[in-house]
Amino acid sequence: MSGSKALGGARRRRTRCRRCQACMRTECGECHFCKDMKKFGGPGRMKQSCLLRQCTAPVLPHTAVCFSCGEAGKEDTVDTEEEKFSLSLMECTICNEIIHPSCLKMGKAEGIINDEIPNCWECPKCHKEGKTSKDGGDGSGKRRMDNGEVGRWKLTDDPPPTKKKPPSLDDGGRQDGHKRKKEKELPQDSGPKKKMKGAHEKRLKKKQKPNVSETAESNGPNSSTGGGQGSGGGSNSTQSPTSTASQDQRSHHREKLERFKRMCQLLERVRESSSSSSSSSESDSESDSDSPSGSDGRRGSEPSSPVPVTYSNSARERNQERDRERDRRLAELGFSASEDSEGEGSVKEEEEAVEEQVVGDKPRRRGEGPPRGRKGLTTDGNDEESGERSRKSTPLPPPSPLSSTQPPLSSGHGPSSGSEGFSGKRSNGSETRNGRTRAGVRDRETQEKENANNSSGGSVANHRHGTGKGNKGNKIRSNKQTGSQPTSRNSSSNSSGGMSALAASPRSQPSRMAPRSQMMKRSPPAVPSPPRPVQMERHLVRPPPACPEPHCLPLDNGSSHVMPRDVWLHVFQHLSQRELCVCMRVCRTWSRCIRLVCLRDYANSWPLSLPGLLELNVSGCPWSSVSALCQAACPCLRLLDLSRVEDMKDSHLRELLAPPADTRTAHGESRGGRFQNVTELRLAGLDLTDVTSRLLVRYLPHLTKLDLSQCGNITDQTIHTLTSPMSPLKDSLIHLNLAGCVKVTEQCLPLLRRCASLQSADLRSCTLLTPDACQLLSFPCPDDRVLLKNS
DNA sequence: GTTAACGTACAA
DNA sequence: TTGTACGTTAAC
Repeated sequence: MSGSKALGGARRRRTRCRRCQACMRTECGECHFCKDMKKFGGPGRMKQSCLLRQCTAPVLPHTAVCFSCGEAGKEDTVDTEEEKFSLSLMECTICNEIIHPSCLKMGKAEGIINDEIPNCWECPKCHKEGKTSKDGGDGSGKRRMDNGEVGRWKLTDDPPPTKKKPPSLDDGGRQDGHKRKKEKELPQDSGPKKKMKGAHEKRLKKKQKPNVSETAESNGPNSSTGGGQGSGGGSNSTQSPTSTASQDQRSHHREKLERFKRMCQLLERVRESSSSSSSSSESDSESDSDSPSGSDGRRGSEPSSPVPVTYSNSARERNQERDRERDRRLAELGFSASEDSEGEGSVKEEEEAVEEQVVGDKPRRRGEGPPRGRKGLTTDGNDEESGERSRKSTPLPPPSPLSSTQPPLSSGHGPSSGSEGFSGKRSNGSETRNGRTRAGVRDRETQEKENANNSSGGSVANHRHGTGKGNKGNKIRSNKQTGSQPTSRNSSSNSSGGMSALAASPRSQPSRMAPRSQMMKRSPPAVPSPPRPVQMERHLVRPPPACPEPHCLPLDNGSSHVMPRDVWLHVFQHLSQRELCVCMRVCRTWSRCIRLVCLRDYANSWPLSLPGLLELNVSGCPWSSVSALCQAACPCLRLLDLSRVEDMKDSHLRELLAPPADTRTAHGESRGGRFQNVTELRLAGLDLTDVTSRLLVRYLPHLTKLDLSQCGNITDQTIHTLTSPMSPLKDSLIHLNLAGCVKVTEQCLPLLRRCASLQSADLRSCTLLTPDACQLLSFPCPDDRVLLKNS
């Protein structure tokens, strides 16, 4: 294919970047694609990559060369951003031409760089001709998530090559495969309608492509722009057919981009949530380069200069206000508008603005805010940072993974609307994907599709819907979609993505699942795209019921199981996530039970809003995951188990317990913390210091049970703080576990006497205490307290 | 030549 | 509309 259409118009299949987190991952072995792989004992028919390994920054194949000069990318030979850009291969999402910006006679100034995807832009020519992704609106309608749940970002729309290879041995071996082949081959021409249709489509595609390439040729990359092809058709008034084809292609591309962007957003969210704490250490290879000043860095290299920007007058009214807000925020941050903005809020807004902008001399990046100078041509990992920053600055509530299951929560989130916006725009067009045409009914269809895709498909795919295209669509839809999306999404997520819901969370998945990938940096996802659950597993995880869980588990025969709920919970706590997932299928009761248990291992997939949650156990989880709780709302939480949370420090605990900034008083923080109603806190095995005790006194005034066992850095100071006259805990504490606190001395014993309600104190393994003291001391009655005193 | 997996057709 | 199958491409 590359051969025939290699000229510009040919779309090249992108390949893994091999650097993003997703690429660096190993196959999960659990997703249905993994299960299909031969290595995991599957038939190997699906030939899809692991859901957790969806590359977030697919790159051009190594064989890609400049349409004009025939050479590969040479960005490595220069140092400056500008030069790198000029010598790198850029693929136009509209005409598909791959070219060195420096080979464009037309000047690269008006190219629109797509930050989300490496080496991706809308070439100057296409842009000049008005072939922005916006107009692409069409084909979108038809797009559907390839591969079902996993919407992949694929650039190749090329029709399958004409010649078909004989079935591979493997395939041949499989009857199914045979079947399929036979069906296809035989009926190709005379087969059922569908097949006919398919064939027809293929033919159309073939035809189109040639045209496209021809156009391109005619225009000639050298002709100054190279951009010609797809757009070329459009540019020529005589080429209506071609233009249609090109539009289709464009739209298709856009769809892909959108998907990709969405995915990026999702991932970013996930990462954001997970990285909300300082501890999040992961950084992609790309992100590594990012410095706290990611965006800054870019700016540094390329000072943003406010550039006159031309905005399209399109449907912005709706979002005007938000745009203004965004601009204002950017201004506050000292940005004219740029990638940073992307990281922020709503992708839609930004995208819209971006679309029509014409940045002075340099190519603009898609998704950049309205007035912004061009920033570094390359996208560095900064995005992550900027993304976070933006988040912070953005009032948007963090999407909650659960939100998907909870319409109210998820409803109307910018993200969702944003993504849809995309489709909306595209929907304008009446194109189809793969040659299938659909009536212009698009808008709605497109939206629905997108929604559906987002929700069900997947997770990853969703991520990919990003800013890029979304820009366009955004305008159109926000509200509508917002409304509708939740529904479809919810349903899908519910039915197919339990875990995904969790994963999605931070809608950060926001979903916060995998740490953001490098890609993300490229396009700091703007505001959170609608939280799209990553379809990792099909276990539905709904928020716990508001009503208290029954103490016993009811059996079918009406009786209660001999094991009380607490025992079950305890058992579940010792199961792996996979096991929990299996158990959740057993029955609703177990499912409810398990929901109260921390689903370990799914980093970045914590539920953010659990209004009815009473107990939460995240013991042993990495702080990068637990940090998601910093955005959680669990007003009913009574028990919080943070034992042995990896990498958890005092600062993290503060971050976790401190109330949200907006609830703080003028003097600082409000008295009650985020988990102020917690009565039992387990901090066993954490690397905490005495600073923690002050946090507890301050933010957890109702603690009755406190487990500080195995906290080796705790000293008498902690006991002093907890039992000080100013501490509300001196009256509330009933059980205190200091076992293994090797720095605690006997001097703490008299301090414990200050606790009027203290009934037991576990001081075992406190090596500085006398043997007598190092026992489980209980105080069922005042007399026992004396015991402690004596010991 | 082998493996991974992208992109799309098409069955369900 | 969703999920599966598979031709084909890209990397090794």
